[in-house]
Amino acid sequence: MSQAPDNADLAVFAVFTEIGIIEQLARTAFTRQLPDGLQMAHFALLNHMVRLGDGWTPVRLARAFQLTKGAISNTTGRLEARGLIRIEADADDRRSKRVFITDAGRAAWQACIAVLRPQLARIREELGTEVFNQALPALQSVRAWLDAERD
Amino acid sequence: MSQAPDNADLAVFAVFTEIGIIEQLARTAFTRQLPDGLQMAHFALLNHMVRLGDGWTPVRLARAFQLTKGAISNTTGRLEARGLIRIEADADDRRSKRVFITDAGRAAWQACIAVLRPQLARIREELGTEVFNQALPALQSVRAWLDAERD
DNA sequence: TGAATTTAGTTTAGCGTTGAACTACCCTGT
DNA sequence: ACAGGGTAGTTCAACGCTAAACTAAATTCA
Repeated sequence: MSQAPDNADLAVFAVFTEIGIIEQLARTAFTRQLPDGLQMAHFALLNHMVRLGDGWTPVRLARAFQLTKGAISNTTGRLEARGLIRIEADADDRRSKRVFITDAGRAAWQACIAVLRPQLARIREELGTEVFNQALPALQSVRAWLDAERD
Repeated sequence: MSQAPDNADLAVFAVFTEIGIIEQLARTAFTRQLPDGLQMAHFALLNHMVRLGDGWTPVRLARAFQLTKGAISNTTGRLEARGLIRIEADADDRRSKRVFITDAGRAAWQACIAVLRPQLARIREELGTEVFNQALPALQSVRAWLDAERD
């Protein structure tokens, strides 16, 4: 009778609903703490370069973050304008560019970490580690599936 | 030495990272299927009215979806322009309005369901129900905590 | 009663994002 | 050698969202 996605798909639908709300609440809460009007997208890129190394091309970064080229172009443009990254032309492939983090970028990353770390620690303490260990593998498989599905 | 959110907070950070990517991949994948350029925010509001009844005030809807009043104002404006909802003045409280779904809105909701349902079913079949049953309670507790924390 | 405060809703600027169109460049195959 | 197709990056319009400022109406309280 009902055409609603109830029954077996209810849990699936509920998971995506929760994910949507959490993403939004978490992003605005975290962003509000970041220094100097930095956005989560900015921190994400800086963090990526600190942890995995810099010198990547924009298109490789786009694939790593599952974003369009335009989104990366926007973020790198803003970070470069702030002097937090440096963008060099690639001598081998003149279509390409290479993205490097600057000293100011590392400092900004540390400032972000300094405010994010206590937040994460507080969440972990109040909610417990088990909650996150329980959710993580499930989320990873959902992410991997969506990623593979995305043509 | 390292100031990165590693160690115990790694799982917490990873969960939020996965949530961010899943939200984005899922939203664009679902949205691409929706009829007539409808957005997920539009479907979410229609779905809410179908399942929980209409006649809510915008501010109550904003609280239910954890959105700002401006976001709801935007969505209701667009849905009303499409004729999918009807907005009435509240006689008792002349600051307030009431939001009702129209027949066209119900039809649009059914059209959304018709394309979303097979998608959800396919995800459930390929990933298994356990994954979602495992993640759901954890996500709900994270959401509830963030919600309570949001002053 | 009347003033101060709270609440409902709108509007605007600014952010990140997608999708599509576009330029510049590389590479393959004939 | 050169044309065709693929790739790297930018730009633009449109979307949803937040935050803040604003109007109008209700409520509280002295």
